[in-house]
Amino acid sequence: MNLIEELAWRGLIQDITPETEEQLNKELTSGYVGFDPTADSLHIGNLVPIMLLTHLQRSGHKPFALIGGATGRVGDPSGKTQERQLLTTEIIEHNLASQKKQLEQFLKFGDGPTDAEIVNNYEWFKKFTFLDFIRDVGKHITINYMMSKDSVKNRLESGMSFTEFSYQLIQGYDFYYLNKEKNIKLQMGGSDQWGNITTGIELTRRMGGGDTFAITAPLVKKADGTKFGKSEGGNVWLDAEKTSPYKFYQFWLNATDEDIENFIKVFSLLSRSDIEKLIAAHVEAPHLRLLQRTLAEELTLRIHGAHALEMAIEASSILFGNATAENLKKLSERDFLDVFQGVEQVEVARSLIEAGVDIVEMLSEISGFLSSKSEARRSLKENAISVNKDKVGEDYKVSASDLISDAYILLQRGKKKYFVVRAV
RNA sequence: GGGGAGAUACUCAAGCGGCCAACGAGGGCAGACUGUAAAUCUGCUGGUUUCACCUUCGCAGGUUCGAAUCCUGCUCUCCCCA
Repeated sequence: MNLIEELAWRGLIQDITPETEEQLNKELTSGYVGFDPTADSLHIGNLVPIMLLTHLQRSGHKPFALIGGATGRVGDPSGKTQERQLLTTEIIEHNLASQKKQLEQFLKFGDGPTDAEIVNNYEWFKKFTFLDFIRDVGKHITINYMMSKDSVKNRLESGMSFTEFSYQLIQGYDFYYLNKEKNIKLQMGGSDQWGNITTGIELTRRMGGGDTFAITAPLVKKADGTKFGKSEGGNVWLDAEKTSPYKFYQFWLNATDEDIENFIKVFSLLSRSDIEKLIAAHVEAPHLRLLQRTLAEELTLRIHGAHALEMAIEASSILFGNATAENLKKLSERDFLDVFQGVEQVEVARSLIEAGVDIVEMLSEISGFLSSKSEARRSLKENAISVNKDKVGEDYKVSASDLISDAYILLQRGKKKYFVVRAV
């Protein structure tokens, strides 16, 4: 199966330029994807373009990840309804450095012909003067052409700065430059990048460069129409500091049946036949949630490593299995900490707990787990609160006998929301 | 510049002198059922010292025993005419 066939069955092709497949079959082709330094970590939405690069490399071509030191200074208007706030140079530099480190873990780097490289477009833009740019580059593309792009058209009513209007030209020049200097012939990205990419192709052609090609992937969608990649806490990040491995694992495990088939095709590196077998098995016995488990394990392993995965699984089985207070109390302090590293924690004076604390106080003012006493009472009335996995009522008092490993108390609201109190 | 309409809790949206912490819908949270899924049903969704009290209906004043509801001024939004 060649790259195009592979991407197609995974549902990763939205648009593709003519003869791209012929080009890929003809020779080892270099391709790139650009990353915008808008945050100091990539999130799971960025995983899609990363997968494009991964598949490119696996099918015997050479991937480049471009980090947008220059484009990040301008701001991509694609998909935005309002002018964007400019980021400071320091923030951009910080974000670039963090993203670069993350990108390095997904691809194979080295000196081989298909080994990945990272480039930063600030390198070739920092010495480019404004006059030179509008003479040498701007002359080749008409305003009319630029205005026909959706990213511009959608903003004609509400307004758009010259800065953002210029964006497509900057990104377009990247393609020209990379084609000329690195013999890169393919640009990939999310479907929102189609306009920018085609500007690049057009520019390269008019500036006398070689033939260039493009593939874009559709936006990942959820069946219920809500945005993919958000959990209660906001974005799901690849940085363990921002989204713990446990939460990351749980995110995938909680995918609905409707979505998971699509997700596993997009994000898993398993072969088509393996995935098809898994899907068939899942349809047979959906309650085993085989697809969710497989994908959650694969991705947690790839991004956070074996130890983090083990802990995420263990934490999950303790929190969602039929663990009881007894099971919990058997955990060593170390295991307890490992298991609950991703769960919010707060320190509470030991003397307070030894004296006995009203559950309402504990949930609200003392721990900050719930935002008010009213909310705490409400939850207790709803039978939603557990202490160390045992349901408790409004008159419960937390005392020293609730301490696990003589130090911890596990508070819980509902099935999925946990909070750890540590006695000090 | 002239005329008109409106600003209510996370969002939409009722209410037009006391029965209003404020109908309803969506969203969110929780319970039941399940498979840590979906659908469905149920409850909750300002705060507190919780059978009561306090703060909230654009902002600031006023009328009244009593106002989200009436009056005055201000701010903002939308529509129509020039």
